[in-house]
Amino acid sequence: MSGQEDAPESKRNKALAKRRRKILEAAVMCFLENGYHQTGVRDIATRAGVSLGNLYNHFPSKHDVLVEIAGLERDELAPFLKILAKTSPAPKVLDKFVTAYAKHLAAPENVILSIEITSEAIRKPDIADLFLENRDLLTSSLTSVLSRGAADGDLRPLSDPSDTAQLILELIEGSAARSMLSGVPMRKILGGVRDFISAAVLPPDTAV
Amino acid sequence: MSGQEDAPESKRNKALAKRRRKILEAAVMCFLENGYHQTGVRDIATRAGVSLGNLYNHFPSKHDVLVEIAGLERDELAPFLKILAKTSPAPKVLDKFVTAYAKHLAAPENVILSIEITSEAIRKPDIADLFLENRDLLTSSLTSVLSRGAADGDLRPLSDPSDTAQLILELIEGSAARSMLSGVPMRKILGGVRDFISAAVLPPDTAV
DNA sequence: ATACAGTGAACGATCGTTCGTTCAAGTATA
DNA sequence: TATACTTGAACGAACGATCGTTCACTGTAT
Repeated sequence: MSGQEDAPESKRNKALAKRRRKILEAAVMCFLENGYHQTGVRDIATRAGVSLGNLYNHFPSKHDVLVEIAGLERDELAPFLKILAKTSPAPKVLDKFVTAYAKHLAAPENVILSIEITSEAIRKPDIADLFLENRDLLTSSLTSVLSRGAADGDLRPLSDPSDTAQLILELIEGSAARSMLSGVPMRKILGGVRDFISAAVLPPDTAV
Repeated sequence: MSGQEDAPESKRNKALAKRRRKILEAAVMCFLENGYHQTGVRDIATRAGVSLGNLYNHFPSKHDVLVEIAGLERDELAPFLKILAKTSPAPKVLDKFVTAYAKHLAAPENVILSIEITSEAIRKPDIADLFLENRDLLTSSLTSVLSRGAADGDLRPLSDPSDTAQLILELIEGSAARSMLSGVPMRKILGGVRDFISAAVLPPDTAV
């Protein structure tokens, strides 16, 4: 799906791919600094060291630049999927994941880009699809962990592990957003998040 | 703070206030439909049945229109603060609040406006302040309920009730956003949210 | 008569996109 | 290997539309 055709390893196409990446990087920087709608195509082109017209040789429209960026977000999730794939006891995996994902979102740029994409997704179905698709990668992996934990008796029996997975993600992401807006560092919030999640999913008789 | 000076009850000022309200209403509609940055000042003026120039007699800039709207959000919270002020057992109050707040956010317009304001708050400190100020109304009330519940033994002892309050709000708001983006109605999500929160804050020995 | 709500043309800037052109790399022909 | 031909990346001026804001003006209630 993301594998773009064949890639003839010519000197030309190599440079071409490099340009493309440069443009995308520049776009991300611009969107982070000024927001998607406040960023002009010229801003992106200038920052990428590329002419305005050339940018349109690489991307059919500004919208498509954002679509590509939203799609790229998928790659960022790999480390977390890896954690969730571990076979250690579910509570341990869960806690490792929560910590790692929260630390990832402690970087403002990751939160800002998320908000920027989310707010564009409201009115652009193709962006919403990508957003939900990426999110599904996390939820389905997390759901597996929760189900396994419940089966092993390591976690509270959950009426709908998939719903619970969603809620856990929302907790982390919401906390990250609040951390950024309020200026309270994620490090100060993380403990509370972990406790809250533990309390919610660990079996009732677990020592606190 | 929001109480604007004195209000001489003349026929003129009456009509004036009405115009202002009309403009704000129109702005809200526009922001909901097209987003803040995709909305032109002309769109607002036209929709409000007001001339472009006149809009600037009422508001010094487009930005200030959003500021006023963000401030107005405060009033929407009154019903929920009222619920949280009740003296019934904390778990009962909490559940009533969660349900009511979730139902409120089941209406897409409430979620969209929230996202729109949040994403503008990233780069506009005065909007961020208003946002956090409004949110503090909810968190502090909710914190009281949680503290009381913990003191009465109705709720699990919480190391930081204020943090927990934040997390509960984030759960509800995050769920609402997901509901809107994914198309899954809030009604299908609410049960899971209530269960999750209950598990997280009720004493460990409580029957499920 | 005075103050000011109300008006819409006009301003300069910027928007996303298109255009004709240039020129270097890739391919075919010799 | 040297040559002509083809392709499309790269460029920046230009397009029409729209942006937020200002301003000189009109109408009207006090």
